[in-house]
Amino acid sequence: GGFEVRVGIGGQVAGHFITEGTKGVVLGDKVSLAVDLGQNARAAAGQNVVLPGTDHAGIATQNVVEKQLMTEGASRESLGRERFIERVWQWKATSGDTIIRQQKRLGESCDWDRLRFTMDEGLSKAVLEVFVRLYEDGLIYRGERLINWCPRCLTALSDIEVEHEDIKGKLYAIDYPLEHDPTIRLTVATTRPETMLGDTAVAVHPEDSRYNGLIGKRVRLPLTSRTIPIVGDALLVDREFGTGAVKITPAHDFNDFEAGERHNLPRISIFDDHAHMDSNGLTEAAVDPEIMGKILLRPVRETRPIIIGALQHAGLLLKTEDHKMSLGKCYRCKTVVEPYLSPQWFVKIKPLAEPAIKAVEDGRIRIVPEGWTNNYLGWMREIKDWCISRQIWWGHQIPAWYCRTCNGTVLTSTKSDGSWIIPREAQPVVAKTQPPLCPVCGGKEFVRDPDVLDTWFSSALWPFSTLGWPEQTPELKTYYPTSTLVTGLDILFFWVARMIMMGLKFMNDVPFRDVYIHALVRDAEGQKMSKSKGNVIDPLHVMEECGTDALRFTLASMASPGRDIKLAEERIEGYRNFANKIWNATRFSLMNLDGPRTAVAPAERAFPDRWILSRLNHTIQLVTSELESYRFDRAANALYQFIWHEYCDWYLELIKPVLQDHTSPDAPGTRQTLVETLETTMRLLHPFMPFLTEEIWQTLPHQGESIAVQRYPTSDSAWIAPDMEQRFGLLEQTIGLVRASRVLLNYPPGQQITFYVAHNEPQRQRHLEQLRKYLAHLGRGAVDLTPATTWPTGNLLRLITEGLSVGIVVAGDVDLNKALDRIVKERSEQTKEIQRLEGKLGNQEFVAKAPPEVIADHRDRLTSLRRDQAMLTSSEQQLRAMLGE
RNA sequence: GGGCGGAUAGCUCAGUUGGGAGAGCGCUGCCCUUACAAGGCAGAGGUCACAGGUUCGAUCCCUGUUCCGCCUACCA
Repeated sequence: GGFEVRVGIGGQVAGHFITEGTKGVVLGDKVSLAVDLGQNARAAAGQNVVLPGTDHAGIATQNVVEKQLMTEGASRESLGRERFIERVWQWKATSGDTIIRQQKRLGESCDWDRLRFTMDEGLSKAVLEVFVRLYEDGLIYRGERLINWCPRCLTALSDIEVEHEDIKGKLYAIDYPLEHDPTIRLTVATTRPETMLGDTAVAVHPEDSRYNGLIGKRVRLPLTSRTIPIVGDALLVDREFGTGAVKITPAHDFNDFEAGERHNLPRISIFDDHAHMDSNGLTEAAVDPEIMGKILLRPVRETRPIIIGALQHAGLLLKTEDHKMSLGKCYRCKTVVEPYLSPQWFVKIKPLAEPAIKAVEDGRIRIVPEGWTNNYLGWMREIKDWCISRQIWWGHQIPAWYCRTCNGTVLTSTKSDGSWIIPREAQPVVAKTQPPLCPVCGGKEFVRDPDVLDTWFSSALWPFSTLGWPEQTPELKTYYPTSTLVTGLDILFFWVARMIMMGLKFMNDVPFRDVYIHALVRDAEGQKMSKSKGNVIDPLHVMEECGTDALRFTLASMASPGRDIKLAEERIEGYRNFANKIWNATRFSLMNLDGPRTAVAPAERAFPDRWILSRLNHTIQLVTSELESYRFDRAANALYQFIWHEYCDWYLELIKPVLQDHTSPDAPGTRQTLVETLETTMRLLHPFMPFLTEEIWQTLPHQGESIAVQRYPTSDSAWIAPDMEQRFGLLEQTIGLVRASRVLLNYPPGQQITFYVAHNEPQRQRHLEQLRKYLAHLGRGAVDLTPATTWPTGNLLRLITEGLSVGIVVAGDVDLNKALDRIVKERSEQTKEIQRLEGKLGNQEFVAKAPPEVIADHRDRLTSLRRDQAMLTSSEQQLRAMLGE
């Protein structure tokens, strides 16, 4: 029933925060839960939450430790796995880690022992369970595929770990002579000529009449003694591009790898894991000895000019041209990434993706804003098997063992540190713990797979692993599935999609109902802010300058869907001023709370009270509905508008006379309204400005310990008063004209004046009479409400709008030209509008086809404008007379 | 190359069933009026990117163009 659990990362869940132990704070009937993926969550209440999740920050820490070891003349291998990981923990807990730095700055500590426990025991349990079950279902396999490989870190990289950089490259056209007739040459185009040594075929389009006669024939591969076949491949070859012929290098290009599988081509890997020219590979490729001697063991990048030179020498390099392309680089060391053939672990993803696609299609999971749904579906439908192994040491080691007896011929041990090289042929035994005996041969000696899992693998289990799964805990029962996941688009696929897949697979239910994709905060150049790029605006700094609440409110107010946030300092300052305004309004209220307060029925209260209650009720409805549709920007703006421009600008001004007059019969009711509306507004604002509202709420008369656990305000129909809002509109209009007149006549705001007010409509005229004391107070003067016909004709400035006339006595010798200019300008604008409306209403087609209510509205406006203009004209004539014109 | 989004006031951006163009900051003028100068009041400022189309009527719907951003694939 009434539980709502909101989960977010980075502590950025609007208005909701966390405390330790309870895994959530009860907000009325809602439960909020915010957890940081990297154990970096800071509760808004100043507490830390440590839940078992995957420690992405640990990867960066690991890199630091590796560098340290290098300077000490050591390496992770010389240290050994256990001592290396121990050292990473030490580093995290003492100095280098960003988490600990922040926490030290905030004067807090982190429970590292508990963190270690959850990392080692809590999460590992779930990871092992999932890995083994997926393996038993045939959904995890060990295979040889191309992966993005960093030749410096010597590890596989996921898509998110590769950074792309646009470069100007070259496109080389190379001639491959036909085997049966070397005078005929097939020209292929490539951006990576050095990989041609590993070609195992050339592809042409099967329907390309230029070449399709050659399919099945063979070409001589230049610089080698091999011949390779010509195949027809409609997927790989674009007839329009280049020469229409493509070389296929299955071991060094992703597309070529797939083409190679389609045509059963051999894969020749010509470089090693350091991206150096490999002797085995070059031998297998049958490279000419002369070339071999020049390139053996050299880095790939250095071999390109050598190969180009050799091809040129042989007269086979047809041409080179400039070509735009982009280069993948390792996110850690910025080394150019190579597609590299190596044994890795994969998750067969299609069977997991299909239910996850269906869950979104049939609405069990809703993506907000829904524009991203197609992105999700498109990505999921074209998903490729997921490489989950990483050749690093920080993380969950893959639970696979190799029997030394069975794999004796293929396992090799490197001498220095005793670690093992495990080729693709090796047969693993997958189990949660090392098996006592080999199921095949009964052998007792095993080598464990040295790879660890991609951090996203354990992250994918987050919705249930954090709740104690695979045990059937009460927490799991209560909190799975959650209601809403709040996250950024950048990890929709890496994290969200995988949580959905794993949730459906292991819990038989979606992990959450709504996925709210929030805007990304970008810097001034529109770049994504990220820790690794270092272009992050330090939130702690901004918080010191403008306050935490101002920052939070800014982010909420800018969170328009489908648009990224370019964080501007000025905007935050604007909301700092807003926070200041609220403080001052509170100060005013507290100064005026002395004296009795009586809670009479809203309808019995004074006009300002009834009006502000009605507006507050309206704001509650608006904010609530906007929050429910995830429009945090609109909700924030509604609050800003209400608090500043209705509550402060008008309500507090309206009630000053009553509060200052201790004999006023309205005072007890107004004091009650004042505190009631402020308290309610604070609760309404609390999700957006938690600190300030808590502080203020504590100083107001209240019940309960904290504003955080009070009910969120709900609409109260007794507060609704449309007639009071209508009267307020009249008051606002009148005061507006009075103030404008003051400026035109250069009357200082404090100077008492006499002004006349009249309205064409009798009902409005009666309202004016009821508003008399408020008009006098806000207009700062004596009000005369006699009909306009009885007003003095001389020495009076009259302004008119919508049937309302305001006249101000012109005293002494003031310059009336400013006033005249204003009236003339206003009249000309009115004339333009009248002409526009007359034109439309004179248009037969408009009258015939437009909806009746639009026509009626136009007619009303025209009538009103004509009436105003008549009065304005008379006012202008009077003014000219006074000027002696 | 494909996909998606954006182009509205000097700046940052709202504007959801097509009918009078908005906010915040900045700017101008006047005010230290006992909650607030991080403030109050008044005001200036826009051919809603460009060109067509649909419609009685387009910032809004459709098509095309230009520029910008993001995602994705890197076509050899």
